[in-house]
Amino acid sequence: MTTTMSRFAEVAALAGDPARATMLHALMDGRALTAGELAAAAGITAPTASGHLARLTAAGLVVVAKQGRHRYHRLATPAVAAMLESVMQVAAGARVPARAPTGPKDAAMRLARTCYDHLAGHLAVALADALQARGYVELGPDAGVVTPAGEAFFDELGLALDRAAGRRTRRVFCRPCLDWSERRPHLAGMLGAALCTSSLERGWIRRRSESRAVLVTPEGRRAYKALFGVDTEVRPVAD
Amino acid sequence: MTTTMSRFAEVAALAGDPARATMLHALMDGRALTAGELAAAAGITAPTASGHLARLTAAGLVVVAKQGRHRYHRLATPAVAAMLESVMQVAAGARVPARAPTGPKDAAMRLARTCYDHLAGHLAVALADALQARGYVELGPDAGVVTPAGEAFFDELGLALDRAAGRRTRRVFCRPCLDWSERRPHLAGMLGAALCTSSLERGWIRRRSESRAVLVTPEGRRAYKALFGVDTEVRPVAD
DNA sequence: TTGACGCTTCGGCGGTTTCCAAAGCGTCGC
DNA sequence: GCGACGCTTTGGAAACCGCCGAAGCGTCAA
Repeated sequence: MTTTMSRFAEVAALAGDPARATMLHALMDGRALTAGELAAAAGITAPTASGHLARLTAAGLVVVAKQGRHRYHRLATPAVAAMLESVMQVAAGARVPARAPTGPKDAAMRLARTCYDHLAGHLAVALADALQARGYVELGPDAGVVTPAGEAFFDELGLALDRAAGRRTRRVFCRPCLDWSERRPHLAGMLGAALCTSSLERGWIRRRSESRAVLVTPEGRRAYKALFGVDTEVRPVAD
Repeated sequence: MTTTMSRFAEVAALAGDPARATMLHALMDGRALTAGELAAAAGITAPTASGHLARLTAAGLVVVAKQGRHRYHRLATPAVAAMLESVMQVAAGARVPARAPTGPKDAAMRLARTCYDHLAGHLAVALADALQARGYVELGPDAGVVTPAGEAFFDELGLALDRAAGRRTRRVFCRPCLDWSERRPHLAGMLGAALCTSSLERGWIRRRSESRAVLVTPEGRRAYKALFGVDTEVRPVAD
């Protein structure tokens, strides 16, 4: 118990430093970044970043792969990403909104971004709404399911949903994930990851360098409209 | 964005202090505790605890209700409990086990305890297994569903599962929650909360003071055996 | 009213942590 | 080999934070 508690505090404290928090946040799109990139992202010098990364890897939050003279860091497990997500949840919700807490330049972030292995932002919320409205998925407060109609739809779409699920059930693939910018649920879990992966593979969205924001391509615009009835025109943010 | 990040770091740092972590942990059974009780739990003096609690409430992680000369503190929202849970998940999994990380006196904790609003520990994992084996629920890696047979079963059991779900669906009520002592999923979400509440109301389990561990009563032993086929004999831990 | 109790505020001590500059090591390109 | 580059280690300074004792403020009981 004492051991569990001290580990708990250690992990939380690790995430509690502004510089480390920024680095972890930068890693939340699931990519592996070099120490230099992370230092730049956090606005600190290389030695400082190195120390932080050493502690993060020692604690098992981050894993590192050395490649030539670069060291690529990424989040150790999806559980770490889920933890960061849940902290962000509390951070977004627990306080008075004060005023619009959104910077001017993350409009693209709010439109569409990646969240570890799935999509987030306005696009993701709209997709979740559309899939629910068409009866392909059902989302509850804690969990979500793919309906038989949805299974057929995703099969036809060519999403690889079958493997790696639990032994017995083949219908439990999705998880709601409260979007911190939209404050409404989008799709995470295996379905969310599959949607994100296939969207990238088909060129519907493209990663922007240096940011978690993603760009919806013209083909993507057409596909989302045709397949899901989701409009991704760049309309000025309405608030 | 900067604002979001600093909030993130603030929340995580708040949870990252050993004393505060212990207090939050003590609040994770969902009850409201006085400042004195929390001070004792964390092993610190009253003034120190008071300062910590002031910061936790200011940040919106904890809410306080004054009642006479006592001040009852509890977690502000289920999201806070979910966050603590996810940190514990990472803390339990990210590191080398070293050796048996369990103290001698939390054998009762490992057998059965509350986790905010649902059950955890060996009992909870066994219940989840039994409900899955009987086809009443299906648990995936990210989500769970109640089957039609399960709906009938829980109806007959008299569990109030119907209200407060999403508008459209009535079948998404449960969420798997990795048990940090058993390392296997137990039931959380609305179904888990209903099971816990009703177990308490029917006298199947009883809260132990000063601990999150719960005691399985003789009636509870019989009921769990008869209804779920779950054996809760106090067998010595086998590892 | 008096005293006990629960909790908070104030002031100051001690320990930890973060940070950068400088130097050390390995890798890549010429 | 030489220099450039990416990253890590070291050392030391500054800032932060948690902790407690003493004192102050409400509440409850006699």
